[in-house]
Amino acid sequence: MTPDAFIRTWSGNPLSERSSAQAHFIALCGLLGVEPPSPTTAGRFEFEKGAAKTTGGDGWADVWLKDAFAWEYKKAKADLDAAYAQVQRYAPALDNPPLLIVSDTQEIVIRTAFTGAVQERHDIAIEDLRGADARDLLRRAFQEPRSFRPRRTRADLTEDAAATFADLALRLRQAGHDAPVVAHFVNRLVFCMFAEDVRLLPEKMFEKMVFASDPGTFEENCRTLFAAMAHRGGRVGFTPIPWFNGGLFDDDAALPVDAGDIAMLRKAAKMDWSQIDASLLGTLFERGLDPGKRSQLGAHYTDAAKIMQIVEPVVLRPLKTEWDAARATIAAALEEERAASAEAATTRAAAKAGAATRRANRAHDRATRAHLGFLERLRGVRVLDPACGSGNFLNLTLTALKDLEHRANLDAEAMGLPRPAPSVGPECVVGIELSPYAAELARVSTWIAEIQWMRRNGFEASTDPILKPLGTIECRDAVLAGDGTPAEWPEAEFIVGNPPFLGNKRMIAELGEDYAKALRAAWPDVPGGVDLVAYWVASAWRAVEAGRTRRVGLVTTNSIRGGANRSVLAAPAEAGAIFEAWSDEPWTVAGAAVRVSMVMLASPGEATPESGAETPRLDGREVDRIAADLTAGLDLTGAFRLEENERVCFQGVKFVGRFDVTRELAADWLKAPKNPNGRPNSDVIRRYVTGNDLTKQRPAERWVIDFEADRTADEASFYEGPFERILSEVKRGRDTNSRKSRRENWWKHGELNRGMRSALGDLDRFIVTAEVSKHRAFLWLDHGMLITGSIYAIARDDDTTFGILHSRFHEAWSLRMGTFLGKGNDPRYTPSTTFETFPFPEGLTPDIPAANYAGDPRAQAIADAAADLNHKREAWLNPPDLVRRVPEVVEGYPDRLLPIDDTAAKELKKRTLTNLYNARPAWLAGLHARLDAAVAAAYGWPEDIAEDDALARLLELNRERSGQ
DNA sequence: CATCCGACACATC
DNA sequence: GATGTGTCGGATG
Repeated sequence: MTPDAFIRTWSGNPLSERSSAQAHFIALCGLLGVEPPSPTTAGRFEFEKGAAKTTGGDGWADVWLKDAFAWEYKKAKADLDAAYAQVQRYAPALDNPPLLIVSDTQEIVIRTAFTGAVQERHDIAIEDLRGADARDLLRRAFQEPRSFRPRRTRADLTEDAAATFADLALRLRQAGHDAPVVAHFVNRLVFCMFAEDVRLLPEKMFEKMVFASDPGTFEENCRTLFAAMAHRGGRVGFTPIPWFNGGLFDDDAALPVDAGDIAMLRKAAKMDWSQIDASLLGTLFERGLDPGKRSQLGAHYTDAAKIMQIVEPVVLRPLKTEWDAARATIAAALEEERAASAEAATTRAAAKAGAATRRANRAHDRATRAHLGFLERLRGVRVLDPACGSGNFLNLTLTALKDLEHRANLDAEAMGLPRPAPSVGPECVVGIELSPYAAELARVSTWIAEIQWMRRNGFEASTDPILKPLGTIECRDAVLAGDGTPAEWPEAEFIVGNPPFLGNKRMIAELGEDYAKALRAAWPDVPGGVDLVAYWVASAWRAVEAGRTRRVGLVTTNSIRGGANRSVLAAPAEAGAIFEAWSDEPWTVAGAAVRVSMVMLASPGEATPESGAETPRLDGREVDRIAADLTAGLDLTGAFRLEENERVCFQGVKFVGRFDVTRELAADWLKAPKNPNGRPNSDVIRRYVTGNDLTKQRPAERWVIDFEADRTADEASFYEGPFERILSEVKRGRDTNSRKSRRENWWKHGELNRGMRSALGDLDRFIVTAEVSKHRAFLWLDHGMLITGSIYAIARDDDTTFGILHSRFHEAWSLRMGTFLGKGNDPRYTPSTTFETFPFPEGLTPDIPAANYAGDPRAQAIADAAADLNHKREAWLNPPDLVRRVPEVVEGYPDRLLPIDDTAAKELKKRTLTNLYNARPAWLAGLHARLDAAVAAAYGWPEDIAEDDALARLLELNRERSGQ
């Protein structure tokens, strides 16, 4: 068929009956050269999709092509909007096709419906089909529907909109208005823009007002509009204005603006606010509006995927299970109704027929009750986000609940029950938020999410009033009440959210000492050393234990798995209540250097004999049980510190002030004449190393002034150069230090490390490892070398201990027992949990002098392998042909290792321990394999023992030795 | 007094 | 600006 023929046939020939719609579609397929639906395409490409739904009337769509479009015909152009609403409503039953198409044959309107993308509309008039462009466009709808995906995402749109308004807010504040007033005003403007773009405000009223205003009239015009919105029956001129409420328009306050502000508003008013992403908008605005948060642009909103990773298992999964049960009840009841009706129709005896009819009616009632009962239950659901911010979790939860209700209604309709209007609304989501800006944004964005959902699914948003007050989003502290007790949370079946992370050591600085103290006092069961987020976990668990809450899902820092933080997960883990967890997820928001865990708790009473307990899932895999450190399988959280390992591993010194000096200055002091007390400066000048020097970079030559623990200020003052330096560089800072001993002992290092200094004593060498390091490596340092707090020293000089520590067994143990830091999630060595709990092989423990086991062949084998490893590794780090040894300017200090020339320097720069272990060349692997074998033999294990097996045996040894 | 941690901090590409 | 990888000192027990 030619385009001309097609147009001749159909032009001015609107549909007379349903069958001619199919004729039109088949003819169109012919024009486009695509196959029309046929019996062979059933299940993929069909006419009258969903016609089986038994309420009569239309099917879900007149034509449906899976994963491409839903297509609805209407006889008259005027009905096309109704047709669109219909395909929107049934989209979930049609697998959410990306294109929604409506037509009256004279016109074809294609609307895109891609998740997360802005919506686009393509109108094709019948005459357009003469042109190849229109035909290509339509053909693409069949063949490449994905190509319609708009480039611009709703996130892009929202960021633009939010950026414009953040600028406006900043300008208004710079003009001298208070931040809360600005926030309230700007929120109103935002809602006006949204409202007019979804036609809740008539006739582009706000945009017209902005374009008609100048700095002299804008404020007054705003007041007029706001006042009209605040009451039922309000008007602007002759135009009636719908009633907005919700606290946002409770008065007519507006702010004066200047010409620049108006230019900005005009730009913003032209954007399509109907499609902004409500959950993002809140966060982006919060940054712009809250003066305290402007500095942390790039802050932490939880992305939608992460939120659903929590909302799905915590809220939706149990509710879907309930709906499945209700649906089964409905299906059975309706089956019974059909059987009884059939019986009534075929039974002659009036009494019997009457009984059958009554049975049919009762069965129908049962089905209806199951359906409506579920809906009522859904309306009664309360989901609490006790740190809701601007409402990301609440928005997405509300949308998901509405999706579930809609899905249930479509299911019920397909089974033959009437489909009620959606009734789940914003009152189902409950929030607590400390920041007034954020709380108001949460309320506004929740309403926007509600209205958008209704529109997207083909329903009218409720009006009169358009907004209802959302007292369910409270502005207050969620963990500490005014009377110094833990804050109470509203009753909620489900709790979700992303509470604030604030490290324990930063709480006083950020929240004030009084608050931090009061918070800790309010939670006596929570140890003082926890992150702020831990109080939300503790509070949520209290709600579960009290039977007030069924399920909880929270985002926390991944530090929740270790240290003091872990204690808040101990009780839930003990009760077997952690039903799902993601132990260590990257954080997708740029700029936030953190990794997170997601922890989901279920009331232990939730498992019923019928439903059984849900199999726990850790990191997406089914496991038997999840421990407090968010691991499954072997639970190492119960390992104890071993007495035999105590007083061996020490953290290095912390200077607290500029005690370090350049090599040049140190050399000058060392070469200087003896001091008035007859002593050389070498008494108080030392070399030191930091973690970087061990692993990441070539060791720098670092020098530090060290008056040690026992020199008085008077005694120290005789070391003239160094003492003057401390006076000028350190004292001032120390005078204001919060700790008395640091103020008073300003010439001494912040920590005196008496324990370490005495343990190292006169050992010729000692073992060190970097606190945080990608690879758990151990090295030797010479006597006299000072280490900083980013290094741990092990006060042993024997190769056997070195070898045991450097074996894969101690490495595996330290990875499980230690904690992690940062985006790269590098492991951190924590002596009390990684070293002191580690059971050395019998007879080779750190409380035994090495000399005592020198004759033990097990010790000897380890020592040989360890010495060999160290020797060859040193030779790689400092090849003799690239490095020359130069004596220090005075005696008593280690030789300097200098590159022989520039080429050597360049090569040496690459020779760092981290680079070596990143590459892990064969020779190194071989040396480690030999060492591992010797250590395995010392434990009496097979050489190729699996890591899990070895860890289990280490745990067993730990239990024996600690007497547990 | 000693250990632990950082909605990190900073050097480097 | 993304990437890689470990500082430093306050705060708690």
